[in-house]
Amino acid sequence: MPKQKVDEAHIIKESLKLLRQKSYHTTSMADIANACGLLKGSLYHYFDSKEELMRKVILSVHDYFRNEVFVHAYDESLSAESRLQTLINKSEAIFIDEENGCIMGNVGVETALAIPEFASLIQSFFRDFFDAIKNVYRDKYPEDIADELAERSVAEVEGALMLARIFNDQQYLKKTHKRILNRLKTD
Amino acid sequence: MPKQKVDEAHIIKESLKLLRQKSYHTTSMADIANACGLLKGSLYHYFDSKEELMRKVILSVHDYFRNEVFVHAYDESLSAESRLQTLINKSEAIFIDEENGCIMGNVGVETALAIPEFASLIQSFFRDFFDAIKNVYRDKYPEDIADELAERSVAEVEGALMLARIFNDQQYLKKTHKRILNRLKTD
Amino acid sequence: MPKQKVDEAHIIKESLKLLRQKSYHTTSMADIANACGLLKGSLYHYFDSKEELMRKVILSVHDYFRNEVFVHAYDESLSAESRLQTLINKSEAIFIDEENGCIMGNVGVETALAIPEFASLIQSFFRDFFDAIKNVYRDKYPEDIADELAERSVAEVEGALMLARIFNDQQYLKKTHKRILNRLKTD
Amino acid sequence: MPKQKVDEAHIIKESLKLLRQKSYHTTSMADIANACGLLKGSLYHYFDSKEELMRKVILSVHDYFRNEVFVHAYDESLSAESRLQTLINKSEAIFIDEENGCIMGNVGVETALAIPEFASLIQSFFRDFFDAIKNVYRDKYPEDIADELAERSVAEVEGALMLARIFNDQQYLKKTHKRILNRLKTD
DNA sequence: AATGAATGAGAATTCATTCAT
DNA sequence: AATGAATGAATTCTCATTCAT
Repeated sequence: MPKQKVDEAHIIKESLKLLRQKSYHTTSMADIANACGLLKGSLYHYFDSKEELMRKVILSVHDYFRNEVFVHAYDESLSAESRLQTLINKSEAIFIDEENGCIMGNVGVETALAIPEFASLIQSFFRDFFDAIKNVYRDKYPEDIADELAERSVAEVEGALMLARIFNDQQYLKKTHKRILNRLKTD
Repeated sequence: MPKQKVDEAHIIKESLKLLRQKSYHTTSMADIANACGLLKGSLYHYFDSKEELMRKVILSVHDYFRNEVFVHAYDESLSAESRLQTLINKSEAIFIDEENGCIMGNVGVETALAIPEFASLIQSFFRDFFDAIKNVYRDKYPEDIADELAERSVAEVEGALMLARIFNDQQYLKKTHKRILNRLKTD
Repeated sequence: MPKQKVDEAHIIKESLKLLRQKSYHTTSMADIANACGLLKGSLYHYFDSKEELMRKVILSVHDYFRNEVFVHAYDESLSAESRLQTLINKSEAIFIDEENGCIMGNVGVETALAIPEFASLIQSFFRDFFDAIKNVYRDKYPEDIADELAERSVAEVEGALMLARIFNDQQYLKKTHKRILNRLKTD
Repeated sequence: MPKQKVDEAHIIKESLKLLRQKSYHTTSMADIANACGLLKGSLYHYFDSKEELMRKVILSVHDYFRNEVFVHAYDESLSAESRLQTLINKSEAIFIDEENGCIMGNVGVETALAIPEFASLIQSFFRDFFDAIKNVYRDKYPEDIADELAERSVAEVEGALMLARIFNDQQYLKKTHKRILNRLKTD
C-alpha cells in the first residue's frame, strides 16, 4: 500500500471523517494532524485556522454532492424515477456508515449561532439539495407541489439521519428514502 | 421582583437555555454558573459533573414533554385532531424562539458517539415522542400505518428544526406541523 | 520568612520585575506564574489576559510614581531644590538596579505601535512626570522656560536610562540627575 | 520599474524597516521573508539565524551612520555649526517617519539583557555617535565640557525619540535638535 | 538559490474539577 | 451552601529552524 501523500485534499478528507464523527468542537487540530501523520503545528502550513479548515471541508463536501450526487437529478437521459433512485443511492453511500450522519446538518446545528459563516455556507448546500430533489419531482408534480415536496424530503432525510445517529440504526434513512422515491409513483 | 432562589431545578432551567442555544461543548460550567448567579465551583454542590448536569437536563426536558406535551395525545375526552393540535401547539412553544431547535436532537447528534449514556436517554425521549403521535394517528389509521406515520412525523419535525436553526426561519417547523395535522384529515 | 501571599498586588509586583527586565514579548505568562509560585492557568483567575495584566502593571507603576515620587514636587513646605532632590532620589531608587530602566519607556517603545492602549496609558504617566518637574522649575523660571526645561529633563532621563541599560552603567542617569538639579542653581 | 533583486543587502534593508517599526520579538522571519518576496525558509540561505540577521542589520545601520551621518562631524572644510547642522539633518531623515525611532535604542533596550552581543554592538554605535558630536563641540568647548555635552546630547536625542514614538509627535526630536545646535552659539 | 513541507518547542487561553475556608 | 483560589490537561496558534528536492 503506497504511503498516503499529504496535501490539502488529503487533510480535508481526514478532517471530514473526524468532524462528521466527533463534531466540530470535539475534533482538535491535534486529532486531525494525528490522522494525517503530521504534528499539529504542521496543519497551519495548509490552513490558517481551524475555521478555515472547516470552511474548506464544508466547501469540499458541497462540491462533492454537487458533482457526484445532485448532478444525477438533472440527467435528462434518465426517467425521473431513475434519477431519484441514483441520487438516493449516492446519498446513502455517503450518509450511512458506523456513525451515520450528515456533516452539514451536524455542524450546522452545532455552530449555526456561534459561527454564522458556517451557517451561510451550509444554507447554500441545502438550497442545492432542495433544488435537485425539486427538479425530479417537477417531472410529476406542478411547481408549487414539487417545491413543497422537496422541502419536506430534505427535512425528512435530515431528521432521519439524526434519528439514525441517535438510535444507531440505518433503517430510519432507508425507509425515508423509500418514501421519497414512492412519491414519484403515488404518495 | 423576588430574587430567584437557587436550587437544582433553577440550575437545570438555566442550563437548559444555554445548552439548547450553544451546544454541549460550547457551554461551560462557568457560563452556567454565571447564568445562575453562582461561581462555577458552587455548581458542584448540586451536580457531580457536567455530564451529570446534562443528564438531569435531559431527564427534566423529557419529564416536561411527558407531562405537558405528550400527555395531550392520550386525552380521550378530545378528538384526535384536537389532541394533535394541542400537542403541536405545546411543542412549538418550546421549540421556537430566537434560536430554534430541540435540545434532544442537538445534543443527541453532538454527543451520540462520545457519550453513549446521553444517546440512550435521548432515545427514550424519542420513543415517547413516537408513541404519542402514533396514539393519535391510531384513531384514523391501522396500527402499521400509524406507526410509520409517527416515525415519519418525528423525523420531519426534527429535520425541520434543524433547517429552522440553520436558516433561522421558523416556517420550516410551522409548515411541517401543518402537514402532520393534515394527515388526520386526508394526507 | 513568611510565605508571600498571592494576591493581585503580589502578582503585579512580580510581573513588574520581569516585564521591566525582559520586555513585554519575552515575558511569558508561564514566567510570571512561576515567579508567583502558580501555574500559568491560575493567573487567569486574577487577570483576563496578558494585556490586562500589563495594563494593571502600568497603572500600578503610574500610581506608585504619583504617590511616592511626583508628589514631592508639590510639597510647598520644602525649597524647590529639596523638592527636586527628593524626587530624584526616589526616582533613582526605582530606576537603578542590576538592569536599569524604566518600564514605561521600555514597554512604550516596544508596544507603542502594536498596542495603542498601552501608549495611551504611558503618555499619561509621562505627562505627570513633565508636570512634576515643571512645577519645580516654575519656582525659578517663567512658565515657558520651565515648560521647556521639564520636557528636556524627561527626555534626558529616559535617554540616560536607555544608555544606562545598554552600557550597564548607572552613571548616565546619575550625571543626568545632577544636571537637572543644577538647573535650579544656574544651568 | 525593475524588480527588486534579492541579495543580502536588500534583505537587510527590508528587515531594518520592520525591526525598527515592530521591535525584535514582534518581527518574525516570515514577516521579513514576506517583505522580501521570499519564503521564510529561503532567508536561511543568507543568514544562519535571526540573531545573525539582526547583527548584520545593526552593523549595517552603524556603517550607514558612520559614512553618511557622523562623517560630517569631521569635515574640516565647514564651520562647526554647519557640520552639526548637516549631521542633524541627516539624522532626522532617518529617525523621523510614521513610527519615529532609533533601531539601536529600541533593540538595545529590548534585548540588552537577553542578548549581550547586541548590546555590545550597539554600544559601539553609540560611542561613535558621542565622538561625532563631541568632535563638533570641541570647536567651541574644552575637552571635558565637550565630552559632557556630547553625552548629554545623545541621551536627549534618544529620550526625545522615545517620547516621539510614544506620543507619535515629531516635535520632541526637532526641538531637541534645535537645542543641540544652539549650544554652539550660546547655551 | 529557492521552495515548501515538516518540526518541536512554546505561546496565550480555556475549562472541568477540587478543596480549604 | 457558597466561595474563590488553584490545578493540570487540553486547545488553538506561532515561530525559528531544518532539509529534501
